Amino acid sequence: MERIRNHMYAPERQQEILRLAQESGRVDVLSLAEEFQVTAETVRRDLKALDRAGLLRRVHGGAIPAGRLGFEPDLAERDTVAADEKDRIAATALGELPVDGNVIIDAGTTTARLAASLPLDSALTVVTHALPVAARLADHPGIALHLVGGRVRHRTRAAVDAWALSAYAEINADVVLLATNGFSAEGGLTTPDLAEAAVKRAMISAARRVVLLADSGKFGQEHFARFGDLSHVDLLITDTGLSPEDALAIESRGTEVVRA
Amino acid sequence: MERIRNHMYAPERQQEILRLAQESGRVDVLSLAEEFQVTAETVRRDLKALDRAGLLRRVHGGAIPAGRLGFEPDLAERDTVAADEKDRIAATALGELPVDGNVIIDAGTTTARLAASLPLDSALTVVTHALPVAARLADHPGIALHLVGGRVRHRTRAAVDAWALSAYAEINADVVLLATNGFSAEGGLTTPDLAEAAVKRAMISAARRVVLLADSGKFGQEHFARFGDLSHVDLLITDTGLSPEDALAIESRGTEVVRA
DNA sequence: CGTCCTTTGACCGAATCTGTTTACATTCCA
DNA sequence: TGGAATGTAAACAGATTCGGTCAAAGGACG
Repeated sequence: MERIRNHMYAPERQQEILRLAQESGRVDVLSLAEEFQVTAETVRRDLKALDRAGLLRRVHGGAIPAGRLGFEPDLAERDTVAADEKDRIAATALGELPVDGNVIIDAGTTTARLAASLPLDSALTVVTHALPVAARLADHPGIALHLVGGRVRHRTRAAVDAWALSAYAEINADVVLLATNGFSAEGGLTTPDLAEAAVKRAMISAARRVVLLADSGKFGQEHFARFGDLSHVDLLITDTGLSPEDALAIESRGTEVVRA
Repeated sequence: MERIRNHMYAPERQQEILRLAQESGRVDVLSLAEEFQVTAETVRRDLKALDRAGLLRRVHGGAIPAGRLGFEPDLAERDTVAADEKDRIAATALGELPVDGNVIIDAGTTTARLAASLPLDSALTVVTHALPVAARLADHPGIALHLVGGRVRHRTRAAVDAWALSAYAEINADVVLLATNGFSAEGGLTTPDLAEAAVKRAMISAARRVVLLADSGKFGQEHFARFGDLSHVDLLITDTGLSPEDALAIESRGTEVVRA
């Protein structure tokens, strides 16, 4: 880690604290004071300001990122699984976006990363039912964001059910960036939740081109709810963990495969 | 002061300051004054101009290139205005929530703070079109969150337009926690944006009881779009900055007033 | 040449930031 | 139960910085 400067402006320090918090899931007052060479009081003031701005949540001894509280290790944990692969997949998927069109973005850690890394000069219309994706794009100046409503599932922070289904039924998008929990040639595309599966089906129907983002760890997995087949997918972006043979097998069925 | 060989005009100097800031990520007043052989006051004027133009973000002691700070200045900044009053208003509003019913929560810094301070043992059904509110409630274990979709306005991070209107038209809630940019006996309830005003009207229609959360700084203000009258409001929660006379005048028209 | 106007410097009270101190709440252990 | 240990909150102090006003300097222009 880079050694700290002898002096940082308060907003810089707060920004860095926020980054650390989101990265590690938790920060504590004393470590931050040591890290930035300021007193604990100053750190507390920073945390208070960030808390007031709604970006962090203050807890005894430190703070945790707003959104996730202690009782949901899922999201924080999953976000570190195959992180490199997901970053490469997200970067590759950026190239599949139209320069000036409509994109539907599914819920998922990979798609959330992609949303966060959209270049500032992008000019897209984005539709999503995923809160983490929406939160990252809401202040992106070039993007027209349309939020799909519905009942919000705690686990994935994505909207499902009637409102979501009817919203997707109303639109036609150039491309959908889809995520899945499992995929295979025989098992198709599967996810643990029926309601989410229904939304994914609606997304597929609403887009002319279907791009699936899935790291190789998902290959061969089958979950409870099936929402489609690989034949519905125009392009699969995965990582090199998928063997060339498996990739070929998939491509022989008409789905283009990119191993990032 | 003796003439310096390379005298610069103000626009040139500002251009150079901007370049330096973008190059090194930060500039400070004193160094710039030294660098350009002018007084710190002049540098401050330059930074002020650049800040107003949106090219730089002014901080205590210097400036940072715009965009380098991830979080929206709007949100962080506005949130410090009348922060104490808003905290008290939010705390008071907590007492107005049903123990086990349906609540609509409007967009706004006060309502966002209320959402963040909902006790963990709450068991409510919450409907909102505000991303900041949704983000705070998405992982609250006791709350069933329903997201209202629509086009997302950058400034407020709230959904508006057709999807939002039709969603609110479908529901009946026990109470709506409403926010506003301006309120007065004659001017009614006003906000700068027509689309947001339409959503607010829909929210009012969808709830049996209307609770307005507004700090006293909003009193007497009138903005472009009017979305209702104080007569639509069952309860106004504000702070002690509202004079008792004004409070009485409002109460005489049938709206209960609480000055937190 | 005089006048207007912009830019800059200088001054001073107000505001901000940070550190220090003190008081207080909570947890944990003897 | 008492009392460290830890973390928090509030009040104060010192230093720095900010913002507004006023006046001087230097061009632009009739």
